[in-house]
Amino acid sequence: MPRHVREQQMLDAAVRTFAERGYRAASMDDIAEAAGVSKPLVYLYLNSKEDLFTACIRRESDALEAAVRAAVEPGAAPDRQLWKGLHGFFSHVADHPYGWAVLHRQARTHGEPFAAEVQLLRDKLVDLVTGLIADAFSRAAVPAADPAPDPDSAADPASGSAPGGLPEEEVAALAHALVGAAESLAIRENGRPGRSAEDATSTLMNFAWAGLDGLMNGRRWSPDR
Amino acid sequence: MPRHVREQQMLDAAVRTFAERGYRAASMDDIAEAAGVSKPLVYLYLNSKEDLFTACIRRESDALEAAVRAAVEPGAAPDRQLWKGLHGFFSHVADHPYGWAVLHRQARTHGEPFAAEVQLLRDKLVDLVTGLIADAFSRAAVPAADPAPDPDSAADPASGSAPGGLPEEEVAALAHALVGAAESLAIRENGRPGRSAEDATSTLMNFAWAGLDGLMNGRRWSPDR
Amino acid sequence: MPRHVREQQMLDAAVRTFAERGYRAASMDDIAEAAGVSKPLVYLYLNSKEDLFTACIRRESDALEAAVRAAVEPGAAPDRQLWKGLHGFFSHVADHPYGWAVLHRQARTHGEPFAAEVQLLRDKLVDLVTGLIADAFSRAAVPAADPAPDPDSAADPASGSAPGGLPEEEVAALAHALVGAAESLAIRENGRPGRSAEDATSTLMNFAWAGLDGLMNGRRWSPDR
Amino acid sequence: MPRHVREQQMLDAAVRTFAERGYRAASMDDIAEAAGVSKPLVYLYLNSKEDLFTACIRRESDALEAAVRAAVEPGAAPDRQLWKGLHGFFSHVADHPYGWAVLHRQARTHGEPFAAEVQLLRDKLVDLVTGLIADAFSRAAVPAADPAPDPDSAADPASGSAPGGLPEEEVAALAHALVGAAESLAIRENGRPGRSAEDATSTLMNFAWAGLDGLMNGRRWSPDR
DNA sequence: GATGAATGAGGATTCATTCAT
DNA sequence: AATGAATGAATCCTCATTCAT
Repeated sequence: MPRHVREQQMLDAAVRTFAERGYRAASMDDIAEAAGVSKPLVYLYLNSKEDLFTACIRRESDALEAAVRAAVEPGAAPDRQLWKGLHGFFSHVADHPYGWAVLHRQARTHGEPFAAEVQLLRDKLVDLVTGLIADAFSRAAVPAADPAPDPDSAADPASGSAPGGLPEEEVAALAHALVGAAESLAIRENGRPGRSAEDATSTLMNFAWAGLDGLMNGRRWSPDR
Repeated sequence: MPRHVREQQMLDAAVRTFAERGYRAASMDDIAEAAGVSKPLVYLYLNSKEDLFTACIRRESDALEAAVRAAVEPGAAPDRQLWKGLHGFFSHVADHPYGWAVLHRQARTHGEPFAAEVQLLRDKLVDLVTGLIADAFSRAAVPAADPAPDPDSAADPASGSAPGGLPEEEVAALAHALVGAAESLAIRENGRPGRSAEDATSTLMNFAWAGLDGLMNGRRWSPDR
Repeated sequence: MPRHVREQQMLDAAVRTFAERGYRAASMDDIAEAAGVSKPLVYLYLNSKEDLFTACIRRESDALEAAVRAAVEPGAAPDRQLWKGLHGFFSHVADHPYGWAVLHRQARTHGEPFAAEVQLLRDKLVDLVTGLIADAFSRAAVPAADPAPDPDSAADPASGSAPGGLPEEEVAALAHALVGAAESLAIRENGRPGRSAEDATSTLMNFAWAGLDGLMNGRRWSPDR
Repeated sequence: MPRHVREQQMLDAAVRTFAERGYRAASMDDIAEAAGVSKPLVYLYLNSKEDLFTACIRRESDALEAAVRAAVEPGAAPDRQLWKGLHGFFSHVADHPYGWAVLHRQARTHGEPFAAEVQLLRDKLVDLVTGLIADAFSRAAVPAADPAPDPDSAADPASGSAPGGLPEEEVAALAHALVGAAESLAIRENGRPGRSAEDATSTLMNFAWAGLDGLMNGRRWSPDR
């Protein structure tokens, strides 16, 4: 059997085993057995447990990122893009529960160099969301005066604040909160019967977009309100 | 030295060691040394590594729950209660990074029976938030002048529905998303200079409350909008 | 059983096992079994195979050096000192065949950091022999003119040549050759029935001292003689 | 590429790898890679690691023996023959450091059947030297004007004795000592700048021949001298 | 209340070796 | 003549856990 095929088999088995047992508790014996090969072959192709885990993380990370990127419609309105992206995220996660478990639970729990690897993915997703939010703010801020806003100026780095009046820092925090909410929902909805990726997307969009919409229209909440 | 004091020392050492090294990588030797006692004593007081970890989770879980409960003002308006509760959460997490790491990262990553233990905490917090949201909806529902809600909306009377017209399932999902967002922010803001627990709370409240407020007033988002 | 005693047992077993099987071929299992303890205990007390081997080398090295030093009679004539020293060497080696095998065969064959450890011992022995040879030369060189030679001036470092007319470099080479001859004989005589340490000493002294004596009296050999 | 050439390439690579890494630490993978061929080919030509190592030892052993034999001048005087032989030895060793390392360090350290293989070589060299010494003794004995040798001397006719009056056993021991000294010097002089094979030979001849010459003339050393 | 001494079990990693092509 | 693919068997090392004191 050609090397490349075997390697994918091994990665499949490893992702599943790491997801089910955890990085430390999963033994190379377990993985080799799950892959239907002998342990030395795993080492021959993937070097070490650390390298194997890293390879798993990278494969799943790339797949998830690709799924989300493939889902968004670049030219569409920000909310539609967000909706599409979230839907892509929830769908992919629902279809790849082991991969998601590896990324979300295992990789982040077992220190460097694994955490850094997922952080990369998270940063990409957060950036994507940040861009969408900033874009939405900028459109909301100048509804009439500028019918064709320059897409490059969605977030003005010079002032440190997005056109909509929110400081960049807070936009990033919002994106973080949104991604966190999505991750949390992804876990919850995963094993839940009768809840589809659409439901999760819908719930989160209602939660998030209504909130963002409120902010865009100046509805802020303050403790002493 | 009285037993109870020694036990707390051990738990302190264990929480820190588990947080820093991870459940599997932390050895009983490490923990005993960090606690300044001999290994047999750890076993005498805490039985096994599993029991020790469970004890850590429970202590930290109870402490976090108590902090949140102590923070809310029972009689106040729902939004004020939420704000207070979130602030209590962010403050406690900032003050107990090891405990938070154990609860958020370690306990959920290493399978049963630990995951169940945190799930308990999470359920309590979600219940609390669910209650607040439901409360807010019911208050909003009374004065609101919309006696005939859109039949297409999720407010389907067939399933159990919260007073505000949203199905219980969705309310719980919202609470989950909120807790997830809070956790995500807690991690992000924790090591960030110049961002206090207040800032995190404020960002999240703006994000969440405006959203919830929107939902309460029937502003729903749909893909084909 | 107290730690120190156990440690010596382990070293005994290790020296023997390393000598019989070789450093790489001797497994920690073998050694633990030979010592009558479990493997973890060996690791607890001696850290690693490398550390264990180093400890063996050091113990045997120190013992051999002590045996040789204890054998020489500091005040005696150089030839008598050499004889005593060689006898001490051959006796000790005959009594500690495993230790000698570890030092001579194993330690020098398995690279750093082990080789350096034996080199230290060898340097000490070569120095000792060098001193004796130089001393003998200086006495031979001035048989009458200086009945009480300054013992410190046995080898004059300023000129780079010993009083007897031989360059230091060659004296060192002679010492090396002598030590090498002794080592070689030690191996041969070890398993040979009917050859005692005295025989080996005697043979080597006849070989070496007559030769040195010849050199001292100016009998040099040259290819074109 | 013809088989014989490939085989030599493999042996070259193997000798070097064994010398550098040691017998056990050198893996067949290392060797195959160093030889620029695939592992199965090594097995096809050389059967097993043991056979490969034995082949290395034999090749190097034969080469060294041939070098020494080629160096001696059969008809010359014993001392000149010894000088030539030693020079041949030192030269060859200097030119083939890896081969020498394999013979001197590795082969003798890793038990049977390898040790026996070098022992064969050593025996041949010792025989050669023994012959020379015996020859020299017999020549010395004839012209020497000492028809009544000291009865206390080792020249005991009860055991087999060489012509010169020394027991065979002692002559062999002397030869051993000489070979050991040569080996020791070979190691020391090898990496030493400014010391040629000639220097080593000269030092050793001075050391050994004067000694042997002394013995031949009845100059024995005794402890109570 | 506290510990020094000790171990059974298991896990990562490597290696000599073979087979089908 | 030559190799990519594959493995059984060790080997080093660690860890949770227990006893005798």
